[in-house]
Amino acid sequence: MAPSRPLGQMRESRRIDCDLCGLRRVCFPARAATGSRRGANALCIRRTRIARGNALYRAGDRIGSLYMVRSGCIKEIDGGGADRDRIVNFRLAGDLLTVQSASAARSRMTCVAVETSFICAVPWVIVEETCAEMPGVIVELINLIARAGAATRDLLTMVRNKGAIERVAGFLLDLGARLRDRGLPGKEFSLGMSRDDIGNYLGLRSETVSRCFSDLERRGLVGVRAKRVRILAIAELQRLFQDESVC
Amino acid sequence: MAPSRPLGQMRESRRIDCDLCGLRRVCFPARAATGSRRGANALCIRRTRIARGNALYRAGDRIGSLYMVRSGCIKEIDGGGADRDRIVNFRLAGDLLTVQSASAARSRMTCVAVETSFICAVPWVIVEETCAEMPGVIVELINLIARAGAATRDLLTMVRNKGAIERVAGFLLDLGARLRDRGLPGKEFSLGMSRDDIGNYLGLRSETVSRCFSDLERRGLVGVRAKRVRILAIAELQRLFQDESVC
DNA sequence: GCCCGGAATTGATGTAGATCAGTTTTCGAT
DNA sequence: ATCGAAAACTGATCTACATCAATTCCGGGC
Repeated sequence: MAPSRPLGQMRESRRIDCDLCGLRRVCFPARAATGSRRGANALCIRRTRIARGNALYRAGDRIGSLYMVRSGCIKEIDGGGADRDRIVNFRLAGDLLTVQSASAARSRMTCVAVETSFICAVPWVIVEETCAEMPGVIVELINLIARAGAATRDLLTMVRNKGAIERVAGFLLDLGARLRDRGLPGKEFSLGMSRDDIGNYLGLRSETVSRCFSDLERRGLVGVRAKRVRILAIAELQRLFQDESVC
Repeated sequence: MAPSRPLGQMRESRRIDCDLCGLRRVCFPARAATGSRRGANALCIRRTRIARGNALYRAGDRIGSLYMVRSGCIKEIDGGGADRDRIVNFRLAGDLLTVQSASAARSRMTCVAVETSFICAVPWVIVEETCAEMPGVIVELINLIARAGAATRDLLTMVRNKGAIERVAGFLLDLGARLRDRGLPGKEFSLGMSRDDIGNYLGLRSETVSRCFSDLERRGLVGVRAKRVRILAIAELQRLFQDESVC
């Protein structure tokens, strides 16, 4: 911490050099910066630290940037974060936060760090500029946004069609696969979020999530001790998840 | 029907002139065409007729275009259209069909006409070209896609948080508002889709949808006779919908 | 180590909506 | 108008999950 920086600051934001970033290849902001007129130096990109429990932005805030998770985990809540509001996504390193509009409009979502996280931001004006200069970038960006849409549809399908245990199985499988994609162990990981958060996300009460964990453990499909999860029988878990408990 | 056209054809597709189209102002394809190098004549845009019950495309088909509903109603089903698959959207005139990728990738969705509909298509290559020539168009396109994402999140919220009667109330309010936006009567309209389709969309069984309609009628909030719906007390209906039946 | 508070688990009970079954309405074909 | 099949409605029961209510567990501070 530089001594010149004010103390007690909840967020710190600094300019970064994408060329030195390990996520360079999967990161849209890095590519946008590389193509930008301002050069690969990417002075327009800022990286922000968000401590556990704090918000990157809240419903109603004006946001004029595209955001990407550099590390950690962010929960996106549709609404101001009241009890009745619901989590629509857990974003991990490399994920774009939900694109709500390509301009400095007010956010409908609140983004809270589940664990201490770093976020990169690219202002929309830079994105536009980049797309104009590199025609291929627009396709990539639209594909990224479309993929995020598919994730929401998957969650919708899960919530509408599946019973409690299938949802919890699906949640663990999804999280494991995504961690694996990021080079982390996908069969043994720790849940940053509470049972309440998981229930909120899956449309279940935390008690039901607990019961499902216990049940999955009893069946020998996973090992769960507090936040620590181990997937023991991935094939069985997948079979359970596929089960068409169509209401 | 031109006599030279083969008979028994399920879809007919013809080139159209966007300059003559009444939806010109709200229509993204029209704007894309106007900006395109190929000129306002929009020879690249094709309009297709889909008869009730037929599909524009099915899961697995390669689609290389952006689609917009010119008239009618299209149900978008996530999956191949099997019983277990679920409707994620009813698209009306002026709506874009879900953007799944900005390239000729295979579709995950099946799009079926609820009533005879006309669809306009713009190939992605034209969209790209247009964005390169008119920098502002990319912003509009991303905004349209983001708005579609918000609609899916709304449905997700409804399905996770609300009871059966709130969902049905929300469905009627949403449909009415969208028809109103299109210059049609928003308080008295006819449901193109079956109770089964509505239940599938809302995550309820058709019997429950029926019971909710009857209940809303008994309470004097709407009049329902078969496919015909009349909204009688919109404020009350909205109050009911807002009710936080948070599970 | 010990204590404390919040999170997680487990159990008992209640209820919304699914499921099954039967009746009525609607609508297209003749 | 008449008929027949499919869709819509209504009623009776069943069940998965919510809700309420105790414990028990875990992690941080001393």
